[in-house]
Amino acid sequence: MPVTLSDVANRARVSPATVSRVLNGNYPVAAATRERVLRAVDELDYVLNGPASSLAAATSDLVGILVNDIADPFFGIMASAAQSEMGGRDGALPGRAGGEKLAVVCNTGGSPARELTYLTLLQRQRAAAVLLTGDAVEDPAHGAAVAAKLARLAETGTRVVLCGRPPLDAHPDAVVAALPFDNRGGARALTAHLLELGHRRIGYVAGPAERITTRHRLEGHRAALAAAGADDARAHRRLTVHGPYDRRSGYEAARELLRRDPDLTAVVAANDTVALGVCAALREAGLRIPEDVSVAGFDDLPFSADAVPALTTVRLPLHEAGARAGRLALGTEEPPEGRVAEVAAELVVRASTGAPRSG
Amino acid sequence: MPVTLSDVANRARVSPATVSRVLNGNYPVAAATRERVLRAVDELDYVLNGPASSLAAATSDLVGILVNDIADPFFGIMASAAQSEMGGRDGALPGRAGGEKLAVVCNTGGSPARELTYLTLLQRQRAAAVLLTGDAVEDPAHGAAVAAKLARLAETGTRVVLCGRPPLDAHPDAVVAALPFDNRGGARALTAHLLELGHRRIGYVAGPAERITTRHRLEGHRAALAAAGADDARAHRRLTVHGPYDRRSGYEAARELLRRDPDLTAVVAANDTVALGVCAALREAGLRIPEDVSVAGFDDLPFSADAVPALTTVRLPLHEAGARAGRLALGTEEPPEGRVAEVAAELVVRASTGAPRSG
DNA sequence: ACGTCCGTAGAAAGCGCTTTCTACGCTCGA
DNA sequence: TCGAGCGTAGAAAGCGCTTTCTACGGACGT
Repeated sequence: MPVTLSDVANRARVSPATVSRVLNGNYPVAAATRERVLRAVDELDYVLNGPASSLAAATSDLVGILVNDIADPFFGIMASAAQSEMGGRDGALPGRAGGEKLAVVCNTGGSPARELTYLTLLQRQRAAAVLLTGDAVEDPAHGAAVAAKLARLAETGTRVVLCGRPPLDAHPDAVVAALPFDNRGGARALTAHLLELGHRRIGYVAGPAERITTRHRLEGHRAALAAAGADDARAHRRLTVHGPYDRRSGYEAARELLRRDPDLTAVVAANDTVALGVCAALREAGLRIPEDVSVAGFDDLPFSADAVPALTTVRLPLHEAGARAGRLALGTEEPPEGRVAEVAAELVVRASTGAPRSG
Repeated sequence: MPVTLSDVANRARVSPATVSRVLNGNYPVAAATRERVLRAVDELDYVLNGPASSLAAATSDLVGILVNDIADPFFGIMASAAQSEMGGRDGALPGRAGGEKLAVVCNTGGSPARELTYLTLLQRQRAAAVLLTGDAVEDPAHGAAVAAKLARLAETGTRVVLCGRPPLDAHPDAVVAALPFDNRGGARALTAHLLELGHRRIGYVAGPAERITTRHRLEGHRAALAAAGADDARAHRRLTVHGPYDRRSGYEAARELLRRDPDLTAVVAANDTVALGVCAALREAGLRIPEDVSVAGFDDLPFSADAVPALTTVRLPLHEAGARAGRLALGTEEPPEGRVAEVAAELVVRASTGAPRSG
């Protein structure tokens, strides 16, 4: 019932081999023959059988993009940028001539187990490339498992790229390239900005405790405090609250921080979304931003500029990084020296931070 | 080099057929044998060859979710809900026993051509199901092309589900189920709310002109106006501006509307994101919300409740709809009567709308 | 005790492609 | 004029799995 290569071959009065070659465009075929084949393809409305093709060729045009939360624009922006590097020009080719890839995003929900599941599924499909984005869990066992999995993928020809995620401990060379974000530097600049304004009691709403990004941003924060001679471990612990990367977490954390220290003058949030929750809680407590309390986020997502007040944050060039990661995954761009290229983070000062009251 | 089914079979001292049966779990295998096979799988770290498996079985466990804009939470929420219905329990199975699907999201960027490309790619992969989400372009040619493509997919066993998109004109039975949103009703309720408050000069920032959702929301809007005897075609045209679904579009449209009618007392936006842009422009023009101008959005995305002021909008149960669509795609849930089930939209009144000044 | 079934496992035929390897003209250079 | 060499196309051997169809025992009924 379904149209096969041979059907096309028969109609074009050539051998299946020739049809295959026309479709894949990697072997000289006389123009007239090609024409004939293409017409037959068209007339029969033939669509290549992907599994058969992948089986015979031992590769596929599937590219997996793993994200922690597809509903979070942080990932959406990277994924979309990466994907647009791959989709190729508009228009559906019948063969896989154009280097077209089926770029496909997989939502792990931040679960290590699901991450592994997806990697296995992609391995099963003989994916051409895998792109892991964003934060990683800092669990040695899981880290090792992921690294091992990626190593096996690499062995069988899958190109592995890391975007916004630090290089692997275990099999660093399984990866084509890693583009980690400078979370430490960004966080440090952000807190330094607050310190300069005169803030000393700075609450910190950190991300999930076991995540590597959380740790890096926290380290940057503390580094800034230390540089200002303000890094008191006890106070630090008291003014740090952990939670997931969502609005609600920010809301609750802010209430908690207010409870612990009603006199804090600034709150730094794990990211912009969390910062919005923080703002909501502060406002509800009758505090003005930034007159009573300054608030800062991280990532500089599109909505941050529109928030009221506009959010001071740290810009991560998500689009650029995603696009580059996409090219790296495709092999369109040369990997950086040493396979690692840190992505710079840039402080963006807006209206949500100002000098403290008693400042 | 790579481990194959036969390797596992050899090691377990059974035939390849038996290994396959253990992995697929659809044929009785004695417990002891199964055990032996599973151990061999484990020891060899075997991963099924997806293409080979799909080729032989003539189906795959790939499920495609098409979205217009992956960086927009509107789609992210639906996709994530759908995907979580499919991923199955955590943990990677070596076979495809658990009915695990590789749910995968494809970003069309709203381009009809890319939509078709992805459908072809999924057809090529013999996808088990395809889920189209969100708005569709209202171009007869493209609509027909998509419908034809979906019909072919359906013929070869792919389950097609529409979520937030109206049923097909052309091959309505190619689709397992369609879950269109009640955009008309929602828009109508929203505008009715504004009219009740006393507004008469209501600006409308519509979505892209050629999209079906745009038309439906606009129709609801006009229906409400008509019901209040306020549907003047000339005024309507003057107070309606089209633009893409993004923040910037709202910003610019609001400035344009203000230029056209400095005395308008309310603005309805295509969706919440656009509404935020509208708010920014109004604020910049020195207008207070809602004292000077009321603003309303659509969709009720998570950030809308946190906006300042909190956004009056129309809630679409994106998560529920996405999850249901996911189940429908999997065949876990019975399709609704007539294959179409409209998803209700609910007016959510918050702080961004109030009585007009002169009201 | 013999024939029947049921439960379980193996043999083998593909699934629809890709890709060597081979073969067929031609055109050229000598 | 003949052989080398190039450009082009076909034959056929798989790729690694699924799935009939067949076969083998042992339990069971009579």
